[in-house]
Amino acid sequence: MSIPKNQLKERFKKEDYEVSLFKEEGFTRKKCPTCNHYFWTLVPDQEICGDTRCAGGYKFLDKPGKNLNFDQTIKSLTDFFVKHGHTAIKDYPVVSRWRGDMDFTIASIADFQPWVLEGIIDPPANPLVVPQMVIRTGGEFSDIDNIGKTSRHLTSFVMFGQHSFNSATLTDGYWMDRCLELNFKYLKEELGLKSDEISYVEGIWSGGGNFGPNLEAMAYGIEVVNNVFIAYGFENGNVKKLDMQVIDVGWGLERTSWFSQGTPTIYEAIFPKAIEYLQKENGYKPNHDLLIEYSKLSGLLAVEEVKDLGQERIELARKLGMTFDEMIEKIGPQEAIYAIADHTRTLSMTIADGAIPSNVGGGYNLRALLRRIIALKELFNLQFSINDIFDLQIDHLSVSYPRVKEHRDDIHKIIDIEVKRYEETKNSGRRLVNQLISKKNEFNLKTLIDLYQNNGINPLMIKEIAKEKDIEVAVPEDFYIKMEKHLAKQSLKEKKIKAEMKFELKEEYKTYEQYYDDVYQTEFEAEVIGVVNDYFLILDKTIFYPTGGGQIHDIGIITSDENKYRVEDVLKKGSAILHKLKEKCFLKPGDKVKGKIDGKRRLAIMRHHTAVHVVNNAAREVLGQHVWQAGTDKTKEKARLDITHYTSISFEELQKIEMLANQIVLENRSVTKSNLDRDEAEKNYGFQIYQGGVVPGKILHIVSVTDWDIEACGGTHLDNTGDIGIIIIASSERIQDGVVRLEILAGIPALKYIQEQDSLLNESSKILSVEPKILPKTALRFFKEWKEQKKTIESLNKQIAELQFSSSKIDIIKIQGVDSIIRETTGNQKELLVQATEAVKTLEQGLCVLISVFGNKVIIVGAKSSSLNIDLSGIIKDMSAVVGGSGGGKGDIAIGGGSLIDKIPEIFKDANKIIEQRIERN
RNA sequence: GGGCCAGUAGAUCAGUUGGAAGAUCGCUUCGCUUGCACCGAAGAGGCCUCGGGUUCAAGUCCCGACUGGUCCA
Repeated sequence: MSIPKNQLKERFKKEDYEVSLFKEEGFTRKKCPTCNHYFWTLVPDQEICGDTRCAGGYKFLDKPGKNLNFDQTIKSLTDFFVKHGHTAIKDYPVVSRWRGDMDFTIASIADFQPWVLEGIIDPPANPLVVPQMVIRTGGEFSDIDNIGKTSRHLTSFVMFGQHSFNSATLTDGYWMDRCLELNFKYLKEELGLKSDEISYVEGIWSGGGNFGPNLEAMAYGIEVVNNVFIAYGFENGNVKKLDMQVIDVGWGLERTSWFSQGTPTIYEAIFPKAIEYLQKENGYKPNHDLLIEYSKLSGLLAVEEVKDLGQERIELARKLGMTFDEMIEKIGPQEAIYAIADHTRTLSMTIADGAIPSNVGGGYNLRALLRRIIALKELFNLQFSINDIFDLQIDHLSVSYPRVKEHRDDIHKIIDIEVKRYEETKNSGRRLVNQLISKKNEFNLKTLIDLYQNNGINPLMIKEIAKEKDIEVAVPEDFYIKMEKHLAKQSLKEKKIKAEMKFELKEEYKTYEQYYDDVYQTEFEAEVIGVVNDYFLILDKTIFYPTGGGQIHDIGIITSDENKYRVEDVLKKGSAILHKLKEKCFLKPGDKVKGKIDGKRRLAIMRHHTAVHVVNNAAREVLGQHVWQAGTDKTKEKARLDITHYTSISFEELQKIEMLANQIVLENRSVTKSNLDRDEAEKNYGFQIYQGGVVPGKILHIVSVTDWDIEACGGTHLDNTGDIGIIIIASSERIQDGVVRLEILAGIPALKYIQEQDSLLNESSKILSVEPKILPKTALRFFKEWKEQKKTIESLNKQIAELQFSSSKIDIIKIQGVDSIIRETTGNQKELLVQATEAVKTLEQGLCVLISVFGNKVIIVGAKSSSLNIDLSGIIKDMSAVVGGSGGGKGDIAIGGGSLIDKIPEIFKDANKIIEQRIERN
């Protein structure tokens, strides 16, 4: 549901924005003549709102204020808001595993979506602040290509979230008055602005189907921060006030820091060391005044409206009094340095939180970032060490985000592999382009698109490679646009319709999750509290586990005095657990029932589930700390565990993981299950507990394998690892770049698997009459012998053919004066060919037709002297027809055949006639 | 999540309408030469990724799997 902003705008009037601060301080409301927005100011004769373009650009450059660097800014904001009643919570990982709809955390409010905003669980504190690092690698506002050129855009930045939650039950928060009061106070006291330097611009914020008013704080030609008040949503097309009203102030931390320092661009303000390093390595120092001028102008670039900055930047160069090429020569390297610093920081942060560059999902954006680093390095011939620049950024980030440095080795390793992979892609691209050139292919649009789409070689690379060979390749200016059009024509997308059971529970039911009390319990008694849609039974408590957390539901039976129902599915809906029955349910609320689950099945599922936890950490131990769980599936028969890893797993690694996992089984470690407050759990164990995704609820069910693995997990688990019995990792498969799927078997299925493998060995050994131990050796010997014999047969066959047809015994008949050899022989198609050609060699001029039975089929092969001008192909075709087949050939050779073996004599009978006909026709 | 491309000798790749598996480099041996991609001759080296199907016949066409690459949301 989205309604155009200008329609929403009419809903908000002056009184909706006039907070107490404005009244108390005496702000007046004005309308900006350039952008038509209303704004509030303390300066009586202020005309314009103060937004960058209305103000004619940034006015704070070279005007240092409080000079807060990156870390100082975090501290300044945190201290201020904590002093004023906020709780500072730990930031969430930038890889948003708790949300299926996005790969990265893109805003501080995302930490609380969906459960907190939907009122399902309480926020960890209220009001609160969180220094949330967010990732913006795509989207219309931050094209990766523009990073470094606009002086203010970043692919990752800290959105310092200031949030207050208001609902019927959440009453500790505040609303607009207090928010603006604090905002004004911070800008004055901590950033050192004077009252009359600040103005507030009215606006409408909308997103995700919700909307509300917002007030942007402007000073010195820049929007310092936006105060957003999410208050409304839609219901059946009508606007309604949300049950949960949220203040969403995302302080752009880097921007605040930049503002306080007045450096030419945001980049110098936040990672000066990285920039200094890159400049020093290249002996490069841009002209400061030029940079300031450039930055002021680039602040006016209409990035939000124009996707392609090309034209805009040509104009920018003109304003700087130079040509575009001159500008690139003077400032290009600096833009590249900015971008490289930005990209390395983003990569460090995301990899530290468990992301891996890949060809799908968010991983692709990371790959694009890394490739851009390398491309920029080459384009401007920059000298620096990839390792060193990453180390600098890791150190820098680790001051406020210490977890980054713990992953230093992972980051280096993953980047290293990615760089090598890119080199390989470029090399193969180079080969391909050179090949096309030597074949004199022309580089039309389709070729360019194919090369880019299939081989990752962009048109610029093609152009460069071609240039080395003195060949000009014309690349259309709007290549990417043309490509999109080309692709749009091809793909008519089919959207999958997912069949989902959709019904709303009219009443609130609450089922007690008795399955946690004793996971080995298989029988229970309960009371009916509801029946929905005839087949869905709800009890006051149950030991039937509902599908969730990758664990499949239980099955079993539920009996009352009169009836017996089979439970075929169990699902959770809110706080109710629904038993889907196979039979129509006649139970009524208040009825007492007895339930019994399939205990063996449950035990098998639990073995697999606990095994997954054990293997998960074993994989981390063997492969590295970058390994995260990326999805699981646990059934009675087997378990699937998807883990993040940058390459496929070798057999040896797999065995190591398996061995380690089984050691944990043999040690019979206890598995403890406890309910912990979310805050406490996160504080004690970190976000590691969200391996399987963030679990909703204020209270988390924490499953801990002693000294091994701790996860928030809703599943049912064994009491100790010994009960798993045995773990087998049956296979591993790289389901996509960066994700490997392990198939895990535990308990009986594992034993069955071993027995099956054993049977295979046994069977194979029997065939070769050897012990299983020497099976590989024997197989190798047989394979070698087979190859040798194949060759021997080939050469022998040739000799036989020579011998056979060099002897005088061959019957040569003359048909229409043509020497012909027609006979039955043995051999396969290839062997016959050799024989036939050898036979023809014995004739001065003639033909030979050989017939053989091979593998239940008739093979007919013909050969002729090249000087003989007859339709051999036709002869073979006709002969083949006799045995119910067909044939043909080219040159002096023809092949055919059929399946009617008993018709062979007829071929001999008809041979003369067939050949005569073909000669005549010639 | 949705596409696209590729898999043939140790390496890089050809392989026409389905009809006898090739080139270059590398390797082995011999000759010439003893110096930085030298030249000449001969030779070895292939489960054409795997499994089905169509066909008289499949590296080639169809379906499926596996492996790798790549683009876009």
